[in-house]
Amino acid sequence: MKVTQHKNGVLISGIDDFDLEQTLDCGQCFRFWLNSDGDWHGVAGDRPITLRRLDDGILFLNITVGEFEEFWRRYFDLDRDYAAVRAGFPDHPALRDSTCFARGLRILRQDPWEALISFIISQNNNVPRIKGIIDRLCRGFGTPCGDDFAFPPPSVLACLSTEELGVIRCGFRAAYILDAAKRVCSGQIDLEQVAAMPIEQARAALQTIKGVGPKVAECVLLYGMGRLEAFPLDVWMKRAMAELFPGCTPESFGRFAGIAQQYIFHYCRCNPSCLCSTVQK
DNA sequence: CGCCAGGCTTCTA
DNA sequence: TAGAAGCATGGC
Repeated sequence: MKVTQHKNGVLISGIDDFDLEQTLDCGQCFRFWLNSDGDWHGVAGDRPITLRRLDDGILFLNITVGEFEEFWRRYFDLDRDYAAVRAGFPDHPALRDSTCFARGLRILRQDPWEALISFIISQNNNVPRIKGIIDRLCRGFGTPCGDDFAFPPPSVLACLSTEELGVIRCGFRAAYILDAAKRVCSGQIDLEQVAAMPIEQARAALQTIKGVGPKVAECVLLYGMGRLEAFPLDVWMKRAMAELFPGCTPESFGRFAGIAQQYIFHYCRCNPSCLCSTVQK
């Protein structure tokens, strides 16, 4: 991969397996939107970014090479060889189909706190509404950064009442968000510490937060803590495992099972006909 | 309008 | 201790 200063940003070229739509619209993050001009714009933590697909690579608009190196290289997991990850997967027809379809997908390294709140909000919810709620959360309680708003820190949310938080219209999840904020703010839960725990211990620690069960905990580990062995099992993945991977377990996919999970999830969401229609939770 | 949403908590047998 | 109901809200 080559990183060069471009006249209006930073251009990365010679990178395989990096598709903006597949990466930013595959259900792992909720703060990126496709502009009418084809650019992707979003915020990670308190850093806004606009991304553009060019013939010779991906352009990160209006940032310096320093900012790219300091933050965005890691955020987009650009030092990982995804072809090598795929080569390490077990040979399975449905997994081949999934990786072939979603080859340009990368797992973002999001902020643990942002991932925690985002996936608490995601429960029993749909993606457009999740994005709307998170947008209102940031506009209402985050500090401005350029034309955007930062994700509000635990200290800010911990002070709110459920009534005050109600303006984001997150429904019954308000109490869960406040519980998470209070426990992180007080230091009762240290997310950096959780990220470093053995995975079973990390799962248990996250699930002490109200509104965090097995699925949300797994999402926080995978998308917010860089734990690529984490394997979220939502209704889609449960169906995919039952119908496409009978007899397989998350462990069947190896140490990068979480990446396999994301290929499969995105493939099934975009091609629902690959699963039979019987929905069971 | 009715069904459902990247689930979880609480209630019930 | 498993299984189902209830949960706020709004996208489709």
